[in-house]
Amino acid sequence: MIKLIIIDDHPLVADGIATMLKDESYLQIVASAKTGRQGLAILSEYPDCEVILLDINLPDTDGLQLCEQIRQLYPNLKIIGLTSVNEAGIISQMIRRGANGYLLKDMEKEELLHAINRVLDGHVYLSKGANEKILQQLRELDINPHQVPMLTRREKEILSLLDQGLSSQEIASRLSLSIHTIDTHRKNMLQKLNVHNTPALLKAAGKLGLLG
Amino acid sequence: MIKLIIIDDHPLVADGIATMLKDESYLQIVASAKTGRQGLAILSEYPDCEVILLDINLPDTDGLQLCEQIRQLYPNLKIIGLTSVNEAGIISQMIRRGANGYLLKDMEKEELLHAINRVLDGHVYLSKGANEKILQQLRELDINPHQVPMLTRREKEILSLLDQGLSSQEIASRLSLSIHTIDTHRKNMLQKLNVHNTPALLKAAGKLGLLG
DNA sequence: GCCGTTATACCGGATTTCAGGTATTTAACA
DNA sequence: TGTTAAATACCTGAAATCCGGTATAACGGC
Repeated sequence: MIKLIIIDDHPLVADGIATMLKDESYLQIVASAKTGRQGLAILSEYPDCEVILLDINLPDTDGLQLCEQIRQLYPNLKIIGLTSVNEAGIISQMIRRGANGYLLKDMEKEELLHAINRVLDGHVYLSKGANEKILQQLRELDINPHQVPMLTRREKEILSLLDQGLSSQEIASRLSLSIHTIDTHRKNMLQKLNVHNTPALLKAAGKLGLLG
Repeated sequence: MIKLIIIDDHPLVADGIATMLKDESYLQIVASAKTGRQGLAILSEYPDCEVILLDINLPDTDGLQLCEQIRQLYPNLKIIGLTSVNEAGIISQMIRRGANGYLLKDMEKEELLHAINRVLDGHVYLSKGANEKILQQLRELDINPHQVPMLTRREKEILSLLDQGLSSQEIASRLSLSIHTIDTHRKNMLQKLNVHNTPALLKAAGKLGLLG
């Protein structure tokens, strides 16, 4: 008997998944939570749980952070992320943060069962079509799929401030740095993401999941 | 007996709503569709349908456009939008395009029933908390809630090109206009939305639903 | 026919960004 | 301990944006 936990704030989704799985006698949903906090509490109650279905768009916590947190606390737990959007950025971020799989909420019963079995066997399961979607988005940005550009900590920090509408000068003041430094970082990011102005930089970064 | 139609690509959601309504004898779900195309077909089959629950994040069509289209075809039909995100832009756009109501997918049964009754009575029903969320977002942008700035057709066109990462010069070439004209439009938009650079303009416009 | 709005175009000047560099210090790491 | 990556800072010059104007033709509504 394999124990499952669902963390999703939408009762519709939680109920729907329960319905999908009720005929599978080898699977058992032991508990479900509506918030990140609640989810962590439940996890500690069921240490023998093997699979968790984790909604990424949670109300209280950032689902991606929560994913990372759970991975650290329970290294052997299989985490399957649930989202309603199919975007390269979110998918790659989730895998990077320790998820074993990724499902869109419009999945069919068969796909859900298949995903659970795959991750239990140690594979990474990506939602039907997710692979193609990722590659297509990377192509649109003219980026080599084999080396998605990584931004450094400082670059991300500056990117986020740019995203808040600040100018180089304002960021420099905020971080007590020279404006030259900010400009250099911005320039490097433009080059990494292959764009030529700040709006395009922010948009591309968003798509790749380098923001937020 | 009031007839309902559901357009939502997530079987979970469609099933969940059906479950919520199954005890209400005065409501009847006559059909459901998974795509925009399919939805229009079904609507033409049931001209006496009174309420439609419409997912905004559809796979094939833009849900907002579809909403507008349905409103034109069936002026008396009550349209309730369904989304999983609670953002001022999307909400205001939906209402602008003819929706009678707006529900988050994490609603409870009571809220769903209440919303249906309200729109049948001719009211506009906004999801619990949607109002506060809208006002808060407008406050963040320092915009008077009583006069959300409208952009002209031309301004929107230029905004969309800016969003694609084009410079003023590139837009001018694309539209066969003087760069001065583009700059003037951009300047006017900056003023209308109360921001001081293009990234912030794009972000604010996105939040207000003036983009896309 | 008048009036407001939209779209168009231009000016000047200050500021910022963009695109090439170079260079030093710090941190990580094998 | 050497090597690499990251973070810092500066230079120059071209290009673009931002901000204050003004102005005119076109269009629509009342």
